[in-house]
Amino acid sequence: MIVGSGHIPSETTDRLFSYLRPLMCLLNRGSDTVSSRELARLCKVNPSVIRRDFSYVGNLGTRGVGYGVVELMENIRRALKFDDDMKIALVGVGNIGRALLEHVRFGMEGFKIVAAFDNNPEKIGRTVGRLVVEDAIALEERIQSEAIQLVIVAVPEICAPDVARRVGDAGVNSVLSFSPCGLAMPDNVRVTCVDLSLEMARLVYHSSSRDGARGKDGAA
Amino acid sequence: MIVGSGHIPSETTDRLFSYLRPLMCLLNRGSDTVSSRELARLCKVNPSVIRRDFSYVGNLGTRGVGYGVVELMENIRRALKFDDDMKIALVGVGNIGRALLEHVRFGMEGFKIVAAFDNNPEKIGRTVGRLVVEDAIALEERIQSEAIQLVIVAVPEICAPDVARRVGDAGVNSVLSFSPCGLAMPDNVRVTCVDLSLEMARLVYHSSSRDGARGKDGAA
DNA sequence: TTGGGCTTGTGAATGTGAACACAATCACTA
DNA sequence: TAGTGATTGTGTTCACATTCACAAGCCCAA
Repeated sequence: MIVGSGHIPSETTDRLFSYLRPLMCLLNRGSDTVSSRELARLCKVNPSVIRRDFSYVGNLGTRGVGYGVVELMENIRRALKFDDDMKIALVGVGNIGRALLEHVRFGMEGFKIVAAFDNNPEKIGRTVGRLVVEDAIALEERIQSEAIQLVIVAVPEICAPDVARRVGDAGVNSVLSFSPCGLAMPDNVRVTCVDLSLEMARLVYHSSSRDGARGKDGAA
Repeated sequence: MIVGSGHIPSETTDRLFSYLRPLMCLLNRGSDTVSSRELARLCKVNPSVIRRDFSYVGNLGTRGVGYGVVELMENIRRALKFDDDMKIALVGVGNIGRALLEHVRFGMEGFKIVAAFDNNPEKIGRTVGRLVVEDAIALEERIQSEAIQLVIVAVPEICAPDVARRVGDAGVNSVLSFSPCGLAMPDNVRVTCVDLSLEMARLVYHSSSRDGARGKDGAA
């Protein structure tokens, strides 16, 4: 096994995430083992890719049989550091914020949104998903009392830099922003921007012109 | 220039999308030219990557000066086939659907959401973004009258396969689904699934552990 | 216990993209 | 017109990722 080398390629980690849901489905369906061939069909990748990816997270399979689903999921979650559950706060309970609170299934992701904030009096105090929306005034205080490690910013574009600055000053160094940045984001915090328009354009481009070419090994 | 070869690498097309917004910002700021160095700093990539990417979409730059912003955007949009504006319908006006209708800025993406459907009587007839929500019963008929080419499905997971089947039967062969598929999606339509939980997990993983290493050329 | 059928794990080959370095080219000035 | 400084465009090299192909190993049945 190659696992001892310690370094997992970035393409592999990206794929490891996408293996988790099919594995969960297989588990619910009662399968206790899965072959690289079967999982490859579900994930639309080459079986040898799967075998090599798994070789990075540990020696898990049984020749002639396949991989144990439970063991596999545990190893993937460990490789993706799902065990240390990161605490996350959300600022801005608009459409995107609500979508995250209501749609994202916890327990499978390795992180928890533990607080949600908004500055709209009509939203403060209401329950969305499993959380009660709090007043954004308390942001700094709550970041420290909850030991927040990452903040998701889903506020109108004009407010984003200000929120990011406040978050950075409160000691958080990672921000995930759904407002197109490029403008004056502060330096004391590492901002990852998600441009919804851009992502949609990419998806549309890929879903309208795509070729499902696969190699020999995957010609199932 | 390499443009004659006709083939643009997939990594390049993915990046081309992300150049558009910074370019738009530069245009609004009054810049008429931009150097690979400057754009690289905005996009956090290596300048030589940018120059090579641009060499695929045509010979656009001027040595000693940089790239013309307007000309550049036109060439990128042409390479990404933004000109033929694809017509898109949305099914399901929940949180995700609303976020798409209200957030995504049209005119920059190369596609248009021209119709939105839901089966909830309270939502039918209401205006979201720029569209009036229509009754999902009319889906097939409207797909044909509007010549829809792609359908975005943002309905509860349980309804997704049924909607996908109806869409496929109505003659659309591309579906973008925000419901985790894996289940019984029909064969007569090409489904691209977006698993919000998975994407969030990926983003959190990357935004919490990332190294901003860059080569010599980018040491601006 | 032997053999047959499967599946993994991985060396080697192939394919692909990024980084570098530099010649070619442009604008501008004197 | 020649010189200077800046920036592009790309040949080359390097690093990485994918695919192939097959030996090693497991299960099961006879």
